[in-house]
Amino acid sequence: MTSTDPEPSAGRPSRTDRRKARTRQALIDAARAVLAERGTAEVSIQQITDAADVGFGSFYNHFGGKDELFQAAVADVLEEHGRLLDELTADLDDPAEVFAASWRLTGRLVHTHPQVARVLARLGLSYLDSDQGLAPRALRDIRRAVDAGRFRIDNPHVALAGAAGSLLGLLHLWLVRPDLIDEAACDELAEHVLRMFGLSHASAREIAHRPLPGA
Amino acid sequence: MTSTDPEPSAGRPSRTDRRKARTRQALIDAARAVLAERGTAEVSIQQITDAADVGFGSFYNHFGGKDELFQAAVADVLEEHGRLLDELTADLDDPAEVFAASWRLTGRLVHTHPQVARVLARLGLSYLDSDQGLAPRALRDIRRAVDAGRFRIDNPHVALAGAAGSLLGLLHLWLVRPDLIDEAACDELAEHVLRMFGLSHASAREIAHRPLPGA
DNA sequence: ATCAGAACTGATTAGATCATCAGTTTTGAT
DNA sequence: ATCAAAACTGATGATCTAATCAGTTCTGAT
Repeated sequence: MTSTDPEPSAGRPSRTDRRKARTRQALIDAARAVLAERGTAEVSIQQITDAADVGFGSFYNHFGGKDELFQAAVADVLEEHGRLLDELTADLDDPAEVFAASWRLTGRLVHTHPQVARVLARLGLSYLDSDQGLAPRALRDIRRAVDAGRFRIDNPHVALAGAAGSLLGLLHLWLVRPDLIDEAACDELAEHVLRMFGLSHASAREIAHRPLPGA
Repeated sequence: MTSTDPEPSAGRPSRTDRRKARTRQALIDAARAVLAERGTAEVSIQQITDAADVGFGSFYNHFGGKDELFQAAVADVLEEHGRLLDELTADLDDPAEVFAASWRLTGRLVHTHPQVARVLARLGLSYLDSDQGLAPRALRDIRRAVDAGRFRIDNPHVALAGAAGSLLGLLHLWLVRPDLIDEAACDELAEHVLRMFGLSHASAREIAHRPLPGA
């Protein structure tokens, strides 16, 4: 009655594999929590394994050292958020709106997932030229909007740097001074970014204030 | 012949004071060099005092710990650059140009002072709401441009977050991928920022391409 | 039920860093 | 020239951290 495992020998991931994956994910989750609140150097591996409720020695079954763990943790955070954005914007037709909605939703992280917001605000700039996570998705969306004739920019990389930088600046300020920023201010900046990308004044305002998917 | 000290007892800073200041500045300079290349945690106090050619124990005559030193070093960097910007833009009449020129000159740091650029790219976001350094000067310039009717924005803080974030994103990308960015791309982004602040398309383009003071 | 392999565990060891402090050098006054 | 105060110096000991490894527990197959 209690045993509901459907894979005795057919399915690939065995119980052992699942246990290993669970331990690894516990460590990554603990690292994500640390990333959100402190710097990576201020925390010992011991503290991480304690927080993950994992034996100290087990750490080295999964990661070569602290750096490797935090790299995996950041990748985990960004990939998770990137997949969410892809899902939420899948139904939008206007590529300019896809970009704007992704931008605004990422700003909303300050309220919906403060931990993710903090990780992003702290380390986001370092991943501007990464080949995984958010940067390649954002570049893809920008290029689509350019190809569709919605954005008018010379260099997608410069555009991304500007848009991503603005967003991270907003996140930083929002986290530090919640009294200065709110959703309206976030949308206002999104509006400015659209304008930066060549949209008309009116069109930028309209798109940046459309209802957000999944809201 | 060789002795040219003009203050035997009249002037305030004695030789002792000057020696102390020199030692302190040597430590700060070493910290600035470290800040530009590595993280603060990856370097021991011993390495810093060696680089500064100062005895290890002397460190504690000036700073309570590593954090205090790096705080002073960052303040030193930002204050120096802020003063330089104030000097260079003192003769400009249009407050929008003052802001644009400061923004572009700070981007140029990648070539003129790569070390400062690296410090800024790494830590700039953390100083968005500082009451000294660059943030208060930038806010001052933004407010002046608003008062003069040149900028049209609702919230100076949001505007600063956007403009500063864009700049730091550009700096980051420029430092990591020098092949993607150049002075022209920098000016292009400055143009977009001006547009973000409410300037007309043509006016933004013109101002962002004026010759820079001190060039 | 028994067994071999895989993953987990935490006490131990080796290495590094920090703050202290007793002694030395420099400075400015007599 | 001599002296007291201030700044500098680096060896020392206490503290902390990372990585190892011998032993234990869990898993899947016979």
